[in-house]
Amino acid sequence: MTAFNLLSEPIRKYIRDKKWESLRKIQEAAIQKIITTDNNYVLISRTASGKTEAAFLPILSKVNFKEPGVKVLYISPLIALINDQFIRVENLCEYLDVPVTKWHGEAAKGAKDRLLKNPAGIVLITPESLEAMFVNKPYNIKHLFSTLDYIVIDEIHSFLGSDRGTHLQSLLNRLQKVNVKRFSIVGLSATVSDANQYIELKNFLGDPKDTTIIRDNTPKPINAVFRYFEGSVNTLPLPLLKDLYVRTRESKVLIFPNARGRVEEVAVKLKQISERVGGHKNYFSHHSSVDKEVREYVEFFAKNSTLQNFCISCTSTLELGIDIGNVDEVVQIDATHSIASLIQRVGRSGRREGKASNLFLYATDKWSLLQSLACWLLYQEQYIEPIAINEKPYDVLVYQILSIVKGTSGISSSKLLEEITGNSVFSKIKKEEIEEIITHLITLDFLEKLGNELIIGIEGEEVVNNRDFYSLFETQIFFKVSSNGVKIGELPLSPQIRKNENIYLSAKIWSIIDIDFKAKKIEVVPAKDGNKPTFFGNPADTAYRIREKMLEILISKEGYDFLDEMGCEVIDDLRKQFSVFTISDFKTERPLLTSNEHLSFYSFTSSKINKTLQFILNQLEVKSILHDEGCLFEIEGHSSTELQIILKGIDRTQNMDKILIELLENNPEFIDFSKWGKYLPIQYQTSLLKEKYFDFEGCYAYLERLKFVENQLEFSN
DNA sequence: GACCTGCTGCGGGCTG
Repeated sequence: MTAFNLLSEPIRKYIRDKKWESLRKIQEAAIQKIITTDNNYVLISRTASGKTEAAFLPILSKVNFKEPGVKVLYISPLIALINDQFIRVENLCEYLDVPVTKWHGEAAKGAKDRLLKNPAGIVLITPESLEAMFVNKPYNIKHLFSTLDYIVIDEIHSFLGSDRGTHLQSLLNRLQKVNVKRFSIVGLSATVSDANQYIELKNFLGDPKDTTIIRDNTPKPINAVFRYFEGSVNTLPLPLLKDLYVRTRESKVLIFPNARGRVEEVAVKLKQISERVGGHKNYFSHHSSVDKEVREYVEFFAKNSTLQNFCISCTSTLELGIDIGNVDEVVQIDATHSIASLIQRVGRSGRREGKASNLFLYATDKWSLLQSLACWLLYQEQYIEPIAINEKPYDVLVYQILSIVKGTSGISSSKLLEEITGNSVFSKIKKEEIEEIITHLITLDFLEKLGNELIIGIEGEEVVNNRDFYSLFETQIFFKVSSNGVKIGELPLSPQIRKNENIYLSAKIWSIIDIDFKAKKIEVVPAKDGNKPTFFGNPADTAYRIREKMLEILISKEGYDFLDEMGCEVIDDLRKQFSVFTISDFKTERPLLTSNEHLSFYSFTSSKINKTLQFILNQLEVKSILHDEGCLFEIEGHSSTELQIILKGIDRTQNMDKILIELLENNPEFIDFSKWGKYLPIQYQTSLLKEKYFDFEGCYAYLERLKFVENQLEFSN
């Protein structure tokens, strides 16, 4: 039987009305499987290949929506994606008379109330809204979501290996518990590649045996051009901006400059050039600190602009699923920190069937160019960096303990333990450990023992009743920026925030005229000239394989036809510099340059291993300066022989806990990367530190195979 | 230099 014939009549009518000539490959395969079995599936195929329909066509054909209760729950990492998918799914559901409801923080309350009166159909939700319901209205979870047939998880790769993903896994476990029947899960993604990731995906959805991967591997041609313009740290070189302008002025373009400040710089400067030469005016910026309404306008403009060209300078806010219509070109400025991110970004262009994707990459620094090359070549080898799974997510545990206790408004210790040990996310955490953490939460007054029951303690009340409780990630404090009642965006408090300072925001230039520190508000007026805004962020970790590839490129002689002349020169120069080291095995050998008491060690390893190695060396009184982007350790006062003896002598069986506890006692801010980790007993904090910040095992394995290739010649850096 | 993500419940003010 063909896939089309398996579909229910209303769905077939939908397809006929849409005048689709045929089903896409991924749709054919998914329809066959989903309709005939109750397995979990993960559908993998590139952006704009009809994945949403591949999941919903068969699910809508199969599920009996006449039964009471919500039948399908769609979970998305982004509100914008929910709003986008809502229109598509609702359109599809009109043929079936199935209600579709958006349920997130910005969704209309009226629609939610209607759903509560008559639970039915499909609900689109975020993990945080689901969490909020578990905490505040657990009876609504039962009322709405105890008769689920399907859960659809969009952009599932974005949850994989992240804390937010662990949180979602815990919620899926808790949802299954209130369901009498087992529900099936369908995950959607464009960015999963190798077999290792398949295993992690299957684990994510529960018993790996229950999950099958369906994949459409049809490649999409990508035209890539890499250009090099030497730049300074602070501002982009003018020739780059001019080249960028000329290349993009007659296209619909997304530009990814990696940082919010730089996003603003690109948007404002391109707009200025365009104004001078009489080009189009549609230059925008799009990132988390641009006002929501402004962002929505930008998205709307891009979606509906068939004739007009536009240029949106953005961060990863436009990296995921939202369909912003036709984009001709994607521009990346300097290296992405991951291959996964590069794939997502490139996929933003050429969404229409048969159209190629176009990537322009500009590098402003030699190491960034080398990393860009490494990412691009690995992408072509279909490699994506591995997913870091935290097997013992103690911080998520703290969060979920508070959520369960608040949700039940009082629960016995034994029942709480039962809930947690029954949750597969915490299966690697021992019962005694859970008990110890609960006891610690009692000493912190986060929990309180009342007779036989645990309730939220005095200190806990403040945390649990805060609006900030529903998410796993920490957020900074921002000042709201507006001009004459019009909201523009937000800025963090920095030395830059003072009267008469001129800054870029939302692709415009402003002058600060008033700051209200109490209300955290900044009033601005339009200005003619200014500076890019300062934001604070954490450096992203770069994977081991990318760094190794960088060295591989340096010792190879391969030429790259997509790289411009300047870029080729830069790579040639780097190769020349490193040719003084006779490296034949890029997997084990690393350059070490010695001159007197100054050592330059090029580690070519992951950011985490770099941080770990620096920490270990520091413990051994070997002070070093680490430049992660160039993988360079600069070490003074030690000869290479000494260094090698020290590295050999590192006790790899040594228990780091004592040292890490000391580190945390002296610098408690080290745990700040984990919002809930702060409330753990200190030995559990060290566990998180080892798992997420450092990589001791990786570092020891790296040192084990490390062979220095030394040179003492004059070496210009 | 160096990303991103989401958010309850209540009450006040306004509109129809």
